[in-house]
Amino acid sequence: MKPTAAAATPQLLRRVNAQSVLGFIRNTESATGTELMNHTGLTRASVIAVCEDLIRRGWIRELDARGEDQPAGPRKGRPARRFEFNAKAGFVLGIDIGAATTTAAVADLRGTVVGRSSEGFRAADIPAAERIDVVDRACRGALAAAGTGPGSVLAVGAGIAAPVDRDGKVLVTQHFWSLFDVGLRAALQDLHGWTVLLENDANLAALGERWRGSGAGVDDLVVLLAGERLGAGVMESGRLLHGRGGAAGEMGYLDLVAGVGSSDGIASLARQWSAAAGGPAAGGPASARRVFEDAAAGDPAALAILDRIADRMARVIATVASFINPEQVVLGGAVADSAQALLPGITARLPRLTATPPRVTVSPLGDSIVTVGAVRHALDYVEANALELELSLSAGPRL
Amino acid sequence: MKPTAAAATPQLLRRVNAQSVLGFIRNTESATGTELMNHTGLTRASVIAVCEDLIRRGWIRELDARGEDQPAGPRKGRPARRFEFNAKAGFVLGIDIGAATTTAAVADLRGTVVGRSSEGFRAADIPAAERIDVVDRACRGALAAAGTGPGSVLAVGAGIAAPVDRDGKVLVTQHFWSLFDVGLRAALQDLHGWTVLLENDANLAALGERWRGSGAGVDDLVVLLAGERLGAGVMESGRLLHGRGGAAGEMGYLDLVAGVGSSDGIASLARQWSAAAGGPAAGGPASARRVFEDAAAGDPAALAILDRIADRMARVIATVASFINPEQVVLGGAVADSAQALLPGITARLPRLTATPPRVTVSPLGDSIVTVGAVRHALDYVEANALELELSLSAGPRL
DNA sequence: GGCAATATATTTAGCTTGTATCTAAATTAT
DNA sequence: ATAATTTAGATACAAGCTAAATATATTGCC
Repeated sequence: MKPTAAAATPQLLRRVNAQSVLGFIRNTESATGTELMNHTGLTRASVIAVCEDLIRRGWIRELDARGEDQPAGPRKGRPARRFEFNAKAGFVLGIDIGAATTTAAVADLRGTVVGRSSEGFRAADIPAAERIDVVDRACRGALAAAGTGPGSVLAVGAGIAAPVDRDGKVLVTQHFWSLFDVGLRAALQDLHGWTVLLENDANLAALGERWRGSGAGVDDLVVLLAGERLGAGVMESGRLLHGRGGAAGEMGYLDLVAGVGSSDGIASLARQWSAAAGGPAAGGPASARRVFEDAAAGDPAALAILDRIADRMARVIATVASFINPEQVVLGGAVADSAQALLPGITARLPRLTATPPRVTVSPLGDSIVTVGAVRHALDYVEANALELELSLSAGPRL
Repeated sequence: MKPTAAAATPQLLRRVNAQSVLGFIRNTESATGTELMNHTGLTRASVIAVCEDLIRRGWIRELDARGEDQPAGPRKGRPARRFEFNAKAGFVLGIDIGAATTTAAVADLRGTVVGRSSEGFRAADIPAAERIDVVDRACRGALAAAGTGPGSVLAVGAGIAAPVDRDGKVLVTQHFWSLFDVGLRAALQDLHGWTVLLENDANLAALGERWRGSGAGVDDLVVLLAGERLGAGVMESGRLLHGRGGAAGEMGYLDLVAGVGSSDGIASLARQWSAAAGGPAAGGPASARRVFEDAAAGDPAALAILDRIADRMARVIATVASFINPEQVVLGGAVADSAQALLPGITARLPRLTATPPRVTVSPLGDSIVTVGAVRHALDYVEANALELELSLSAGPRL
């Protein structure tokens, strides 16, 4: 009979307190023992013990006494030991795997992106092995640009345009993705020993937007990712919603429900919009910005198109507002550039459609929205498991 | 500068382990020290220490050695001390506050309902003080029926038909509820010293359904509560969704979005259905079961009505399936009796409307669905805060 | 330059809680 | 009766925290 719960031993205290110290020091430039005492509620003795533990494990470093740029602090008294988070103790990879291209970003443990690389797929229906190879090439390129190597990667976040459940398993549906993506996870694990965290791209967009986009600090946030398709990433109370099979926010069928006919529904809206904005789906850049330029110039036909799109978007947002009641909805993805023109039309319609209209904004992250979120996802994993992860210590970045 | 986090002290270990022991013993008839060791992973010494702690605090009791009905266990060896959860160490109240009536249920700490009482409101627009008085009378009645008194109440869960946010605050909207409900919380707190946990009634229905209804063990669950109005309680990953202002699942406006016209929309659907089923809203029992009886008899007009209702419900469920992807949707509330007739029509339509059709069931809890959920809500609070709560120890139930 | 004031570092003692291990007790089976 | 078995209880010890006393390094003033 195996225990259902692990016993709490004194070591747990150290883990909890170390996480507390590490969590604080990660978000500050550097900290003295006294500062850590004040913020964690621990006594000095415990703080020092924890710090020495963290130094031994490589997560923080002690600065030379009285270095150069010490912040003000008290001028009198024995000088304090200063500790700083070792942001270069390892790196994370954030990957955006699209239909046509894939982008990998390398970030240090504070989330600063230090390398980036993109690769295109030869065709849409290439075999799984080739697709994995292209993704791997993008990863290696990004690592090289960062001046480090595969050995320094502590976790990998990867976004795909398919439902992914809480355990990182891809929902098997009509998407051809399903077949090759489970392969990706295992492949990168086998190739480099990486821990790969698969997620839905819209979900990662939500993480990214809350971290470094226009949803900073918003706990109840929905990101509508409109690009190759329309998907929603939903955060409630600061947590991502997955649902049973990870299909929360999958609105492919929604036009049958919310629209008056499928030709005017949500799925086609994404295509229309993408085409109008010059996205990769259809239409091409020919019909591209002209709609928006014409609309800006006052052309009635172009304005009518924008109006219809705004109406559809407002209905989608109102529906999500009814079920989720988010504080804010962010429009992101390939069409974010053109979304600004839609905002007035959308916000004007919302009060008539829902009792709880959310704030609507446009993502400032551009087409890096998914990679930023993927980096955040990987960092979340690293931060949650910091004390279980082994840092291969070395001077400087490893190759 | 106040600490942002509390330091983890050795006492935390005891709290964690005591919760572990208490959590196990609560869900079993009685347990020996050895059984507790096996399930918690603690050593015997720790288990005994924890148990004696819990006995001192009143949460568990030691049974007389070798009582009557000891379960099998090992036949040889020194007889084991047996501990049991003290289910009568206190009680919780679960209240359903409707528009016309209010019902209070008293349950022991295992959730067994031991008292119940209902009171009707004189009119819909009575002043707040009177409404509070009626609720209080229902509570006293239920406590009397349970053979106990206000002093034994450890927590109160109360469900109302208005948005309630995560902190138990009522969203101020058009509902007249808002005014009086904040009053209710403070009033019961002042009158009896009770901790009152306000929640949306549909949310409580979801808690109840997952606990003792048809959603047992389902982590991603939506309950559609159709009675005086139509509301949804949404659970994702075992947690209730509130959204920014607690308005998650509020579908009052949804007909503007999902319907082709408001007269055929969701809000009117609730009225139609309620009327057809003989609910309190309109129509009365005259037009009541006849629709369902006629439909069962094959009457085309009645069948058409059912069909239209099923179509609407299927669209609502499909929409929620797109955004939340629940494993199961439960139909509950006053119309649950008649919902069985709609199931085939709903489930038949779902696959065309969503890629992730949930299982659809009808609640077996009848009109106690909200009180059951309210009891569960109160128990959740008590269980989470058990070691912080003071039990006024006494022999037998207190008055 | 010496000295007080100040802030931090370090040490020591003690408390809580846990594990591990050994011995005692109570019951059943032989 | 005796052996086997199972649990209870006691002892020793380790991890981690607090609290209090002591030591150290720096600033500022005389």
